Amino acid sequence: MSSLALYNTMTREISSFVPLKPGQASLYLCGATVQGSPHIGHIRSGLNFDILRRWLEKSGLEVTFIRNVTDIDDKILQKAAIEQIPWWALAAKYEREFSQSYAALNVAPPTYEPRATGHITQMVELMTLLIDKGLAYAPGNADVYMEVSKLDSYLSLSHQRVEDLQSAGDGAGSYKRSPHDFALWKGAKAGEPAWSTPWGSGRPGWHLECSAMIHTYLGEAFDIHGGGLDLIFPHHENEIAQSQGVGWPFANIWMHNAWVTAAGEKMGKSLGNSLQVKALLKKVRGIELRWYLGGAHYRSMMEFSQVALDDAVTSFRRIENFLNRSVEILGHQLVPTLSPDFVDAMNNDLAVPVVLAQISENMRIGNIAIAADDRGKIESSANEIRGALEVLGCDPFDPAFAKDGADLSPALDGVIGIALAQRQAARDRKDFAVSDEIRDGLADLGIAIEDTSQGPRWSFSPTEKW
RNA sequence: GGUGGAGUGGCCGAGAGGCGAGGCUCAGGACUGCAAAUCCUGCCACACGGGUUCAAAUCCCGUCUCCACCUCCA
Repeated sequence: MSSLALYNTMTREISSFVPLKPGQASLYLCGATVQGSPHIGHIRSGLNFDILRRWLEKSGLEVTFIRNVTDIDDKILQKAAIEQIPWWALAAKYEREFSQSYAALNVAPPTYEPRATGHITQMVELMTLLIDKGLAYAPGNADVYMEVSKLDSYLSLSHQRVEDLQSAGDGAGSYKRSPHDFALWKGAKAGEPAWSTPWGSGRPGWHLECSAMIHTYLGEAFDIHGGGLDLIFPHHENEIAQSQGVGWPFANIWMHNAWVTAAGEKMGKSLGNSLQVKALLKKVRGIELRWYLGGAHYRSMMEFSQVALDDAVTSFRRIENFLNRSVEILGHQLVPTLSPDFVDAMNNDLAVPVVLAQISENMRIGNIAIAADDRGKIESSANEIRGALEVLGCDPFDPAFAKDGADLSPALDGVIGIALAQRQAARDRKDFAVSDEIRDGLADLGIAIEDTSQGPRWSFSPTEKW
């Protein structure tokens, strides 16, 4: 039996995961700055860490998972001005969109989801500690800066040297003692939202927020800190500087997810809105989008393409179809089961692509078992597939993916049954024109008919989406 | 300039010294009244040039191309 090993950006190797507190795991993921609609790149990050969280829980650990919301930021202020609504209204609007997107993809809500603006007090306390230790300074204009040269170590995560960094571009007139110093607190300009501090009124810098919230919810030391690759520098380096500066051990393991790219480039506003979650959900179901986004290894770049998404949808529907048939044949719901191979794959730094191969192989075995009417093998294959899908968050029987509204299946089943009886009568008298007419008519309504050795069965057919 | 990542079959996407992951597509076959579904078979790939080795997609050296970060970023 293997045990979980994860890649740590700090050490740049895969090493065994040993929780700080036996039986527990504490995770912090840098969440969204709610200044726009979520695109699939944002959601991939939440999704990758949702799979990690599910696996930790499945492994028997009690998980505390924090994902924050950055609800105050330069861009939020800019966009609020453009949309002519208060900054907090803009933040709330997009926070809700993020929540809806996470929910549509079955990304479970974190244990706690703190907003930056709710933790100003803790941020001021942290700044006070840093100033008292001589690591930060307030130049008198209501800004507060971290003095990078006073730190024992800096840039240990990105393995860079301060002198190799390109200049920050802070020209003359800056209040910074060094261009590499970073803002803990930004003094307010006229008309901007502000909170008062001993050094003047202003708002928090992005890095300070995470350090303060982590300390509030997870304490001085915790197991895993996650985020996108681009956060390594400066964001995570600066979190380390702030938190370790006051003596907190901070994160034990650093994990970073890779991008979703489009046209070979990092996703950005210039690519338009087509890759927003809400746009894609008009074309594919949430579970299908999740299957696609979650299928690549979290540390691999993903090049988005419609063809690849369509492929993923096709393969997922085959699996779904197999599970549905298995339930029909067995006459009872499947019991999610973990195979030893699956456990080994997940323990190896979440080797999801290997799991996908296992699912395919298991499905082949299961389909052969259906043809041979071997109920034992059908059940073991289907149970293991459902067990794997559950951890991946793609269990088709998960109520999270249930359709809204009344369940019409029994009525539909009856109505379609009548049509199928008519068709069978036509087939019995070899009147294939009529039988095909019935089948085609149902197909036009999105109902696919298959003739199996156990008789005809119906299902909702894939429709052309693009 | 500094720090990292990547180049795998028609497409997507794993692996990381030796038995050609898997998916999608396509072609052929079995089954079928015909379809669909399913199964079987085929399409034997690792940017380029050297090297190490009995053996290299995997290790080493060099080259080319692409991407990311370097104070807005998932």
